[in-house]
Amino acid sequence: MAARRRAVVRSAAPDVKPGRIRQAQESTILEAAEKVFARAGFAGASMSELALAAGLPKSTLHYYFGTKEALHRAVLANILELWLEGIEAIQPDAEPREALTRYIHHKMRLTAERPDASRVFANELLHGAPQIGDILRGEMRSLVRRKARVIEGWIRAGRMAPVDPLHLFFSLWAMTQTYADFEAQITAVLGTQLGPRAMHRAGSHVESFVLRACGLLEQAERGQ
Amino acid sequence: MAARRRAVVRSAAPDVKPGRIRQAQESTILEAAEKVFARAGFAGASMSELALAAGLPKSTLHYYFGTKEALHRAVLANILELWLEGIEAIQPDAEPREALTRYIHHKMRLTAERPDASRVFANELLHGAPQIGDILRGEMRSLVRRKARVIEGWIRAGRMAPVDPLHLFFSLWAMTQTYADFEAQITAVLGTQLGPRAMHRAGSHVESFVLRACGLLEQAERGQ
DNA sequence: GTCTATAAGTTGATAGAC
DNA sequence: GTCTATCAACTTATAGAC
Repeated sequence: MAARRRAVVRSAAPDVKPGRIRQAQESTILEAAEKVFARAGFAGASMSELALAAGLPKSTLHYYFGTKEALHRAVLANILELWLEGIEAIQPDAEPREALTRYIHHKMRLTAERPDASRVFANELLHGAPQIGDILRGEMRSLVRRKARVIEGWIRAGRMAPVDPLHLFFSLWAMTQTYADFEAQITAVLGTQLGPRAMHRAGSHVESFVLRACGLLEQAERGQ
Repeated sequence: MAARRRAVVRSAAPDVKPGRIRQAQESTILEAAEKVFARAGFAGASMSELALAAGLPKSTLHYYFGTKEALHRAVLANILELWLEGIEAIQPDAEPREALTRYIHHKMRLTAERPDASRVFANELLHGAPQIGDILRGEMRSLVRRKARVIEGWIRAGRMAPVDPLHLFFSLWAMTQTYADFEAQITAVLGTQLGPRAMHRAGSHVESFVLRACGLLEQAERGQ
């Protein structure tokens, strides 16, 4: 009843915020889609499965996003934002040790809290980034290279060991994301699920591993 | 003509090594399948595509492997062997620095020479290891834990910094495989293809990064 | 052993009633 | 805006001629 009235009102003069329903529906669909795409990949997820997960009929998904590919792109766009976020900790006048520690923990938190996002992103990269290649070669490339120059500055100033900055990023991303992307392998080897305790241990490992590799942990601290 | 004669001979009394044709055909199919599965994933690869890549009709693939899933399992089995190979460098009486260096370069060589194998493996892990989960929780788990105890021994003997051995493996695998699995991201950031020169640079980075993190590089060597 | 032809089912997408 | 019913295309797998 309420829905009917609203529809009538909107077609005449929308007194409720326009697109409110659309926004809510799209969020529902995107949230469900992230889960399904993470588990099955783009090709392995069917529109029926995506619709079932969202609790809506298939055609409603087509109504909002047009094609399966467009829905996938929308999921990826959401994720890319998260991705390029924490890197801002790396600033010329920041303390290298503190900046790297913050960035690592940002990445580890993301991995722990949004593992499905990580997996959707990994799947896209694994298959050659057909949907987001342009963004990677554009925005992302320039952002990362700008941050690499900051690290180069730290090295020239003798504030950390000489580590190739771009490869430092590659290693950092790989070490953190592996706990989401390859969780199956890690739980198999550990023999336990990746709960909060295991993820905390993983975070400590990555932090001290990277800091030591960058010459940012004193001898005395090595035994921690 | 030769093929016809061979067929007649075999049906009577096979004087040629039996299964020779089978072996050759299976190799052809497996090699092509690794490439196709790497690019498209399991769900994204169709039998027609796999057949086209192998230069054979679809039904021949079914004749040799039965189902698409069985073919995929066969590809994975080939890869798992490669995977568990180089870890034998880690022996109690080996020099930690030399052993780790050898293992890293083994992994990097594999990544450079068989990127498609790495990608098929990554795709399987990414989707929860439905086909090889048993092997991971069995053979692989016990092998890796055995090697972790070797590293624990090195640490107790003060021969390297105290690094969690299992997490050391996770980091090592992630840092090396990222150059195959997420090549799209890496080439986007580098702005160049991953040729032999770039892979050599990557190998040097991973080696010094890990050795420094394990306290196996002297101060004087840091500037290399 | 090899391949053409086809069966049986699933897919992404849409038309059209409500 | 929503959903049922349906389409054409494509999927894996197999039967059966050669």
